[in-house]
Amino acid sequence: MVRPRKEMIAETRAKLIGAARRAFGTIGYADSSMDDFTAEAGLTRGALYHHFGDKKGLLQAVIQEIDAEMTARLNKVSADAPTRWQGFVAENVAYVEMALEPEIQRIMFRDGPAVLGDPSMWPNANGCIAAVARTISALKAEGFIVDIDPEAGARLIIAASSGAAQWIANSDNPAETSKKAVGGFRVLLEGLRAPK
Amino acid sequence: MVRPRKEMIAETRAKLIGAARRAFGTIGYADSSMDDFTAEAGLTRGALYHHFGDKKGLLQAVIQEIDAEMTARLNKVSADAPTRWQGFVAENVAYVEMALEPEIQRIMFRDGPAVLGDPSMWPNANGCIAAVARTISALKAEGFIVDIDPEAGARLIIAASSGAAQWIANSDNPAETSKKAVGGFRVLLEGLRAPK
DNA sequence: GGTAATTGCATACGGCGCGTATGTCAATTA
DNA sequence: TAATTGACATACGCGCCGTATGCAATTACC
Repeated sequence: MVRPRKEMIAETRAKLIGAARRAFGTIGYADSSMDDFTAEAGLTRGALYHHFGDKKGLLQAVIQEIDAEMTARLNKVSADAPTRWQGFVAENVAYVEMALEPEIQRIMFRDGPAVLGDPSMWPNANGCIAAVARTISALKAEGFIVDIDPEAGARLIIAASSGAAQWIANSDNPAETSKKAVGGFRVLLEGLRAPK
Repeated sequence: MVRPRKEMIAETRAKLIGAARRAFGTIGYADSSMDDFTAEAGLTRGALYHHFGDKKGLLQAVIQEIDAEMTARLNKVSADAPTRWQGFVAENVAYVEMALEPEIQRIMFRDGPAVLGDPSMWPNANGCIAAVARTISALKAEGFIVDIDPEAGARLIIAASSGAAQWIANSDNPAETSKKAVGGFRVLLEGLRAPK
């Protein structure tokens, strides 16, 4: 048997990532004790340092996992829509909704950038931007929207989306704020439609 | 004499804020040792805890100071422009430029949100959003732009601005990226102009 | 198939940074 | 001038992190 060995290792990595993800997503990166959440996974810091180098490395692994999930969700939303424009709008709304989930908000929008720097520079963790950029590119080719650089458009819109999400999430009246934010967001997107 | 006493205290506070601002803006909040930068100011951690409660409190004070400076700059830019629309665009460009300054970027956009939470919730540190919202409100009243909630618009635009700035700042080809980002940003803003 | 090298992970150790409790001296107040 | 307040320093303990080391199980090699 050569498998069990590899499997045990993969399982160890998965357990560490899982435990860290839970800790980072709830109490936050800075307040998560490596001793605590490794113990929770039935391991010690030794395993962590062996596999991920340091706490940051583990955060990177967690982020990569979450980003992959987010990208898959965005692609599905976009693909399921009847028209491309509707897919575009739905994709952005979905992004805002994801940014409202506490785990994503905390790890991807607060602690991640603070610890690892700008998300633009994260390796293998920009699936979301790429997904939106692709949609914009297609829309532009089909003449549905005005002339705009796809990556620039994607980044600006995603930044606005996450800003909206942050605003909603921290509001003391989420329902009211959500209406304002989404309304404003739609106006912003409408402004990108090509004049008939 | 009752003054010297008060002056000494104010000077102590200013020295602490200044030293912390330098440290936070360069090596970052997490890596700034309280012992180090208080010593640099000729003081100890005792003074820091006395005046600001803890490290977070000092960060708040630093942020408040920076935000006031930023707000003043934005108001001036907006007021100096020949027309309101030009003032609006200039204001946003100025915001992007400010977000490119390393100290502002680090403290206001990275460490600040990570340590204190969403900027929306910061007390007395949202002058920038208010400034942009005021401009939008005036533009709307004069019929220059489409119907959009001023605060929502301000937040979305500011989020997009800072996203653009982050993108530029971390690019390995800032000149090229800047052209793309500003170009895209102008397209976004043009979309908000009221149809003739 | 037995020995050597590698690998996965735990344990042990040292240091740094933080928060609190306590001390001290000058300035205010009466 | 005596009492009190307030500004700031000093002292102490603890938790967390990174590294060095140890050990057992697996793999590689002849």
